[in-house]
Amino acid sequence: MACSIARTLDVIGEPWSPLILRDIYVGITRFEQIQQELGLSRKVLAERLKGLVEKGVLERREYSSRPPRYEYTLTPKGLELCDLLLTMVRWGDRWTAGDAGPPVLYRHHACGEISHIEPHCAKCDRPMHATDVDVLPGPGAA
Amino acid sequence: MACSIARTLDVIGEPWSPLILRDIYVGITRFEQIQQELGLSRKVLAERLKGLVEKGVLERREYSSRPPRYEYTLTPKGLELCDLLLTMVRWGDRWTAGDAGPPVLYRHHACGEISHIEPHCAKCDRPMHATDVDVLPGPGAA
DNA sequence: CTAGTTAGTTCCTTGAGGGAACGTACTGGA
DNA sequence: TCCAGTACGTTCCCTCAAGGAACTAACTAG
Repeated sequence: MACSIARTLDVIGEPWSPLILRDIYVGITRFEQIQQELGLSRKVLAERLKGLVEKGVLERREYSSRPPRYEYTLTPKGLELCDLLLTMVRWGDRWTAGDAGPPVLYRHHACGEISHIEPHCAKCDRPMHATDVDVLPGPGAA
Repeated sequence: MACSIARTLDVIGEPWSPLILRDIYVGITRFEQIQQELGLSRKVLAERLKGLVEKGVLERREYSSRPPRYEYTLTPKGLELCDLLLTMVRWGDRWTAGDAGPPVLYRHHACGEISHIEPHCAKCDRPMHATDVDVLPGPGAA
């Protein structure tokens, strides 16, 4: 489909994939750890990890040769997907967190403050929300 | 799960949901139109629309009383989800568009330029990527 | 009163996910 | 030497959800 949303969903649209990415982002990088933390079936986890490696967002790295043991790390392509995860966090915090407040906080290195993501325009640096744009056909249209 | 990513996925994590939202965002608001544009089964579309209305991101609005006809529109909660869609677009354009270029362009009202979303810090306004933050437990942690 | 439009619902089949057990390749201790 | 433990999967069976096609409902226009 000539739609960048659909193409992005081809990579992380399958069930569990975003949560697997989140785990690896926060340092839970091994098969057993991820399986226990998320509680998904080993079969599906194996399928997802394989798929995410094939799609270039994860790397399978041997951290012990005897016995052979592997961990999964984010590629640059995968790290940029984590920006998407932070955007999901922002929406979830705003609309689903309830009185208890957000379960996880994020401190921005540059200013040291607990903060969250706001979408800005790459050209003029001002806020840019879905209501602030016109949608036009591009060169890669069908 | 005490995770805003999981909670966001409860809302738009099911197959087709983000694409349905996209269609409604760009003005494809009726059952028949969406079904034809996406090519999903009528059954699943009916289920998704009902679910998205229950979760408060869509509104079912009667636009003709005899015969009774309905269209779907975004609530404020749903409109903010479209920021997430634009973030998905950004990643898809960058990593999956190929030589043809992006299939859709977005013009920012404020500056009139074709642009895209960059995540910035809500506190200091500087760029804020997944690599630029520390992850800490928050008040709503398990 | 017949055909067409819009918004679904129903029924059947197929495919994907869950759970539990098994396989493999080692290490370390009794 | 042999047995338990650890890490990373694979295999098998069963259930549930998605797809496709046909059907229903409630009208309108000719």
